[in-house]
Amino acid sequence: MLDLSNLLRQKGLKATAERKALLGILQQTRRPLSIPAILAQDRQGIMNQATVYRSLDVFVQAGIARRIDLKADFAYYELADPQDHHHLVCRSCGRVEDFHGCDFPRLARHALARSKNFRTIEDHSLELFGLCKACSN
Amino acid sequence: MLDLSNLLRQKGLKATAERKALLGILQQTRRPLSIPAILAQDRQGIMNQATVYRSLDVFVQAGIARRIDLKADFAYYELADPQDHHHLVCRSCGRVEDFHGCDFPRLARHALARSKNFRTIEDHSLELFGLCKACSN
DNA sequence: TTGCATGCAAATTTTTTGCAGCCAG
DNA sequence: CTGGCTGCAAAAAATTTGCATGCAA
Repeated sequence: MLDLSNLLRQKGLKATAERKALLGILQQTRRPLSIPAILAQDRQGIMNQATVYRSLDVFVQAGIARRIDLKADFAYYELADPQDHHHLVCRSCGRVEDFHGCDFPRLARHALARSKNFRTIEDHSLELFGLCKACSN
Repeated sequence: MLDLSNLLRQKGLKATAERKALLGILQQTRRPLSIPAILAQDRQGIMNQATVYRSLDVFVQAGIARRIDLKADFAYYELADPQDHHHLVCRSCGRVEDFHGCDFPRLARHALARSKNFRTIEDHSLELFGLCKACSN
């Protein structure tokens, strides 16, 4: 509990019960979550939907969370991982698996070297879509 | 005009005036376009907004177009390119530049080799976010 | 002719916002 | 205390849908 509070305060954010609950859910789940999924996990009903939207925005700004596009109906959010990772997504059942090794530094260098107009690249999104073994029989 | 009609018919789609207009706009612009931007380019008002949404869905299903997430307010669409490419996006002004060389086959092989649960990867999204030279002074 | 495609407008879905009250620092 | 945070409910923004009509094949 303390570490969640400290994480928030380090970023200059108030450590409210709602934000700690949200962080806790993201931390325990370790998978991209939609807002409805987050609210469903909040069994004690601590968080209001508007608070979840606002807090996730704040978290993304602060670098605590990442917004991920899984080509689904909702926006998905995940705790920011110091070790860069991405996702394999099953087009059929929606299963998500982590994927490491996109070699972002090399990618960014490569892209900047070829670009006339860009000076910096700080962020990137990368998701892979296919079929999991259960769905490809 | 004929080639647009044929492209559509080859995919089993009816070659309506609306779809040809939409394809034409995508083809001429060669940049990711939001629905409002597409409607704005349709100066003769051929297309209804609902038609644009529906046609783009159909195009994506047919592999003619791709949907792209630029972390902006709208979904963006672009003609599918036989030569795989992605985008550099300026976080400040929204400028978009193409980026080639993500080496998807290698990426997919790499990911599949490390995955326990996935059998195939057919699709991927990759965008890079940074600052263009005009915005980083 | 026939079924896919479209227009129109309403509905749905997802996300944002205004404002009054609350609480962490 | 006090400014940032939250709840509530309404609004806005983005996208989808029903149904009657239209048109490509």
